[in-house]
Amino acid sequence: MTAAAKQHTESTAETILDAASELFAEKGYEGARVDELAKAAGVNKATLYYQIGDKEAVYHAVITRVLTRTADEVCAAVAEAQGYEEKIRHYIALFARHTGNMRYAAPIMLREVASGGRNLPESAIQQMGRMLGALSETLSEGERSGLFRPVNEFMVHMMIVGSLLLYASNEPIRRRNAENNPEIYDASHFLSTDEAGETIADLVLAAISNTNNNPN
Amino acid sequence: MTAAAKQHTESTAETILDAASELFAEKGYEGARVDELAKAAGVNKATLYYQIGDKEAVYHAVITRVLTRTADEVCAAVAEAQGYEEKIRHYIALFARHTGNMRYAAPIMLREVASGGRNLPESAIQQMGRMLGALSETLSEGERSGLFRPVNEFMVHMMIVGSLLLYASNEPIRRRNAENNPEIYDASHFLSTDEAGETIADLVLAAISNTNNNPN
DNA sequence: ACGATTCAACCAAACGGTTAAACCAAATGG
DNA sequence: CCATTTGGTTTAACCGTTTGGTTGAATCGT
Repeated sequence: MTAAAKQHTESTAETILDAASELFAEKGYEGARVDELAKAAGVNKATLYYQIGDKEAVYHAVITRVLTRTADEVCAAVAEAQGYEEKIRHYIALFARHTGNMRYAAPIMLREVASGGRNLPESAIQQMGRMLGALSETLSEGERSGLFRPVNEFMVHMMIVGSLLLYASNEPIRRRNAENNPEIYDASHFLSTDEAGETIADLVLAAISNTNNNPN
Repeated sequence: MTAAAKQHTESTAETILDAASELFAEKGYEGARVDELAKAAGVNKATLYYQIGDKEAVYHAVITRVLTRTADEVCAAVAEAQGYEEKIRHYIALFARHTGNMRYAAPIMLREVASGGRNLPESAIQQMGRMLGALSETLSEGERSGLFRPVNEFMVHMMIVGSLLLYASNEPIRRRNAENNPEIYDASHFLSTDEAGETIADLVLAAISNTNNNPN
């Protein structure tokens, strides 16, 4: 679907946000030029200002949208799942799929964290809180049921989110490394989005499971 | 120690790199201005060009230095430690301490990953490879000895590095969240650098340990 | 025809980079 | 013992380009 064709099914504003998401992911806020944003969206610069606003407004819209979408999908998946282990698996699987398939999501989040959340509107922080809350609740209830052992829930969150964001954003570096050093090329470095999610889920569940399966 | 006082014990070039590390961590490559770099180092802009080179050269020097230092310390700690579990603990502890205490390290690494390693010189990638190699070796040998179970070693690396980089860079957002929502303030979100390392080490070891402690 | 939208051209400010002159401690030499 | 030179280093002022943002006219859909 070309940018021009998109305009027939998508509002101009959304076309702009789609293009902006990719550009901000690739170059960051300061690295992306407003002229580039307009060109990537197939739109005149003044149109961008008319439709959305200045560069910062575009960025805020992009980051709020990506965080809301991610939190929505992850929280919905957790709510649907039956059983605490299944909820954890779904949490991880959806986060992995979302950050892995929408390729701009992970770099944008990583950059935002790196900058101390300087451009994060409060609404975006609340979305992150929603995800953390869903995980914490599952961990707490699973612990109460004897399935999980007591753990620092925030740190478990860091493990899940950190590993998946890093893995998703990592890909160009892994590729480059494999090309430059084909002799140490390792297929285990190139899992698909879903495989990566499953692998992390296995590790996380092993980390939090109560090894004493018959609590007295 | 003021920037002026530093110049008596440190070369001008190193003073510049110290200031540049913090500024690049805070604002990223494109976000940091050459005028700011010079001002932060307490040095004239032309001095910066004379001592190191253009903006890109400063950045390359910064990133190579931080990655080399990190890899050196982490690999040395692993080499010194006795036993596979101890090696894993040291690996994580040193990485946590390094990224947590040198506060610019984590944001710089995260940003570089987010940008696909576009500015990573080959030498910097090799430093990352050194760390991954040290971990992989420990995991493989620990598995052969029956202490660890078979795991995707690269993904374990992602978990360790991802969680600690995220946690270290996260701090401003956590702070802000705690201030805006004091009612849900949670002390478990504010572990010290060393505590964070220990917590992650416990989780990782639980994840990779062979639960069948008496292999037949 | 009319408001909504898009456009090319434009602008001031900010930016990365350069330059010629000034500075300063250590060597030189009378 | 002091004046002068020398080489590395620092400086303020400057330059051409790029940047985010604006504007009035043209175009489009209805």
